[in-house]
Amino acid sequence: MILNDRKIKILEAIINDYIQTAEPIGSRTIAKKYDLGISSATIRNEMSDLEELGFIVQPHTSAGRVPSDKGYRLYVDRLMHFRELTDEETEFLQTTIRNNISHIDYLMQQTAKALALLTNYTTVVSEPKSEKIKVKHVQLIPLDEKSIASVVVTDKNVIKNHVIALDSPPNINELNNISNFINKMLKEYTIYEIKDKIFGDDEIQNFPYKETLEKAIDTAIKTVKVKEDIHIYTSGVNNILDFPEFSDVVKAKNIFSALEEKQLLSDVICKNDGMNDNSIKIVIGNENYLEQLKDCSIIKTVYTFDDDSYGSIGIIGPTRMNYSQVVSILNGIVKNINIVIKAIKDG
Amino acid sequence: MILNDRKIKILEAIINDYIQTAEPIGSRTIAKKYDLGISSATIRNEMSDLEELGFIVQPHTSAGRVPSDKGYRLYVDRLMHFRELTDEETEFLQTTIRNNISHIDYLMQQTAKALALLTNYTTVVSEPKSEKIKVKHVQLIPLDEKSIASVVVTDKNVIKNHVIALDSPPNINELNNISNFINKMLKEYTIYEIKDKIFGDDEIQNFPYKETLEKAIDTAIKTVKVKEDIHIYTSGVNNILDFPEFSDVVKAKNIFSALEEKQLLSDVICKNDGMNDNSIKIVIGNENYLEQLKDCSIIKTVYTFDDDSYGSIGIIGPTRMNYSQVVSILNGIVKNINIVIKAIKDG
DNA sequence: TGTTAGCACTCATATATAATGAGTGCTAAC
DNA sequence: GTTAGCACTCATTATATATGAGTGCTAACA
Repeated sequence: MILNDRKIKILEAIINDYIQTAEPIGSRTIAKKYDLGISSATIRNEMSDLEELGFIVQPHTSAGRVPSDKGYRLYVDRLMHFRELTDEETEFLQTTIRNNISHIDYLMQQTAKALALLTNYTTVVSEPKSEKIKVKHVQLIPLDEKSIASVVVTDKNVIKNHVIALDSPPNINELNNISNFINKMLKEYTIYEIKDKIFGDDEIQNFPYKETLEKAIDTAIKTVKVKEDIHIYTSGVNNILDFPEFSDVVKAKNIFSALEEKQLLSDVICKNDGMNDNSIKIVIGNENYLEQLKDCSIIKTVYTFDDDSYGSIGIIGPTRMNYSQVVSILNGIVKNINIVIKAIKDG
Repeated sequence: MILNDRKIKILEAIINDYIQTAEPIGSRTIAKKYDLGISSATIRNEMSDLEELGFIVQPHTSAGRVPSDKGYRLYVDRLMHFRELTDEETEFLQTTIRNNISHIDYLMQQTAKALALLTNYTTVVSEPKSEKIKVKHVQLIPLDEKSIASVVVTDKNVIKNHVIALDSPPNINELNNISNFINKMLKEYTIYEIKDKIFGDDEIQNFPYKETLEKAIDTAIKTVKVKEDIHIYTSGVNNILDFPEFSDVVKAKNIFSALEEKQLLSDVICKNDGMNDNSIKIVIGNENYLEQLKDCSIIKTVYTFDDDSYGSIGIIGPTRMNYSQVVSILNGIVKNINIVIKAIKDG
């Protein structure tokens, strides 16, 4: 059986309708609402074929049809079309990015918030990471008799604090000296090289503040080691409750529990299912490897924050989510991050 | 009509039963389950009185009785008794506190998590604040051509980062000098005094890096100014969905939306409704000033983290929550925070 | 006078039955 | 190949009836 043009038009109508109404659609509804120039009986025959082909399913005998995961797959791969963002949307995104670009934590949080607001779905944003990320600056700060703080700045201007417990910490001047020492070496070597140089097998030197120095370097390494630390921001989680498909608390709780696990969530969003740079990947329903998300779809993309650092953005909704809308917006945010960053670089 | 001992016993039985079952309780059930030595008919008469007094209500004519907010109020004020924590619970709490005591952010987060785990209710913890909180250390760190970072440490060892935008930031040595300058003054003066001294009306001096200095001081002030920055941690929010009273998504969403608003939540938890130090305050159902929480009760307390800094812990559940259990655990955590801190002080 | 057995009454919930109608599949005619 | 027509299906809704948990009241009892 061939999937001719008319069948595709009908499938498209069913999907578009279902995305809006969340109700099974019958042949008569399509005949009336969409001007396809054929009668309901003909549509019925075509729908019967579409069902046989697996693109739509019938919840029960006397009900209309609902798109299957396979149907959505066809739709997102071949049928949906995107739109440019409106001026308001672009303005909104650019302002969000520009206002927060210097502080990565806020940027992630605000971006997640902005996307949740624009799409009305749940948004997950992961912090930009890079294999090549470097430590730019380490500063040790006195805290009390048993601990000091280490502030680590990366070349992406990510700032992280760590508390280091020490039996008898160096005083402030000594801490400054150690910091300076590390920072000077950082001009020439990577943090890994520094550790090797100082604590390598060859030559175990006898530094005055060996313990402090080593722990300081370790905190720095911890900061730049990808996957060491999960930083992920969610927004609009409660939007889930707005969809009738999740009006059953048990189903909602299922999804919430997945969204609560930062590690799982990070895997889900960041897992590069063959994403090229800035391309958009869509995972539909049962394609999700997480059982709890099998009634959800995820639309995700990688954004490049810097030449060699990238993070992920994922938008999660019911399988009947508005794919074209979300893809358009995701494209918009990725593009605008680039625009803002370029503008800053160019002064 | 007098609230005699027997009436109170019956009320107590009703409340205890309802906390467990969430089902209206009838006179026969009480007669069978609780050995009060009186028949269901007598209980019926007493229950009729209790209803007239407003301590219990009937959802409909042929249903059993359910405690009213007034009933719970009597219960928590006069009837419930507490227990000591088990050794396991104490161990669990102490370990949580001890492992995180040096890093305030983690401590809050882990405390919230531990309490949610122990109680199965939603837990909210606010960061310890103090009117007398002082800036102990300020460190400026270079970021890029347009910004520097300011790391502020308070005398409670709270560490906060801020990004400062500057047209042409000083170099690293100059930043160190400015930092040292501030830190030296901090030994003698408060951050407010420093600001006054340098930027007061009397004498507008001409510092080489006036803008940087002023902005650095402002970030420090922002860090210690109570209410400037809301830091509040929640855990176990999804536990809400486990209670049959919130199995209606609309009700659940209502509560979630309140829990989402950090500002509101902070007000709810920190609002000192006549709390003395370390005493426990219970807000029942309609006593909540937030409309969205009128089906919930909040049990909250103030914990002293240091002599003059204190934060709040709140536990939120349905009005039929297990008050005595939660109060016992809250007492336990407050006590154990004190124990751990004392142990550290005493070396 | 307080307690209790007994009984009529209430009303949410459960069960059974029928009515409705949205939607289908099939057939026969165009 | 298309479509009007029709019998059939079945979730949903409406209606009626039964069930039973629980009450309030009364009258008898200790």
